[in-house]
Amino acid sequence: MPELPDVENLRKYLEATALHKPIERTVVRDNRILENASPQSLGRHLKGKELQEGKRHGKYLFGALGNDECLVMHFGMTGGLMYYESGGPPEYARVLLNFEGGGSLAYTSKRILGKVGFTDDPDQYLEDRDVGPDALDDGLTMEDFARALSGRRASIKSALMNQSIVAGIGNIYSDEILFQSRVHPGKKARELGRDELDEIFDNMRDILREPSGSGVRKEECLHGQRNSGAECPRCGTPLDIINVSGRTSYFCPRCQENGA
DNA sequence: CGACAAGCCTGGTAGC
DNA sequence: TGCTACCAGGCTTGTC
Repeated sequence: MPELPDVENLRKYLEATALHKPIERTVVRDNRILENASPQSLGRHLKGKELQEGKRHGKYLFGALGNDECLVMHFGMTGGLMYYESGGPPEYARVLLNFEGGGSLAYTSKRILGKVGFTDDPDQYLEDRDVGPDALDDGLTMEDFARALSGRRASIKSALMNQSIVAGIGNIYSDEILFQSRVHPGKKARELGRDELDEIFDNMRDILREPSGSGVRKEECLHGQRNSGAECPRCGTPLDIINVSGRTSYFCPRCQENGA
């Protein structure tokens, strides 16, 4: 699940439960989740340190330890965090941070598609992975956005999910953004008009800030409509389900008819 | 049992 | 021809 708004919730969760507690021991319960470290080296990097802040960039969560050192977490499709003080680790816990004086933070991942690692230079870490600007970065302008999409042969849906163009959007939210913008997911990015780009940019900001239809348009969100037989919340037309660059895409063939 | 699932990465190649 | 950007496939395991 974790896309930008979900990772933002995990960031808040980390800050609410796990800050300023010395890490006594790090337990890696499945080595496959580690990205660039052995269990020993990760444990050595974390031992005695305290999480001081959670920082999010796109779908990455950095647990800042001071001096730019960070625990890096990526959640894949099925990752999460769970803080617990008794009763043992939750199901699918892959890495545990055991704090001095009790309490543990578990990184969970059902399918082991995420990653846990360590860096002493988060900016470099992101650059190495070609991660673009965070979709909610105040410094990201409409001009930047339009420039990044110009000339792209790929569909707009695929471009929105491309983390090197804008970081944080996955399958669910790309569908929502395009639904709100009334743009067909298969339309080529380079063929979008200025008005459509404006609409997509504004909706991207609104939706990622105010996720899950919690805002004003609650009745007109695609959210929760991902099942066969679902209808457009605006006009009642049965939603179309197509595959766009390997991902299942829901859209309204009437509201988003401009097209591929 | 096979198909599928909200993540990313890789390899081969279409297209400029 | 060469380089980029794009897509399909793979990873993994639980669910329908």
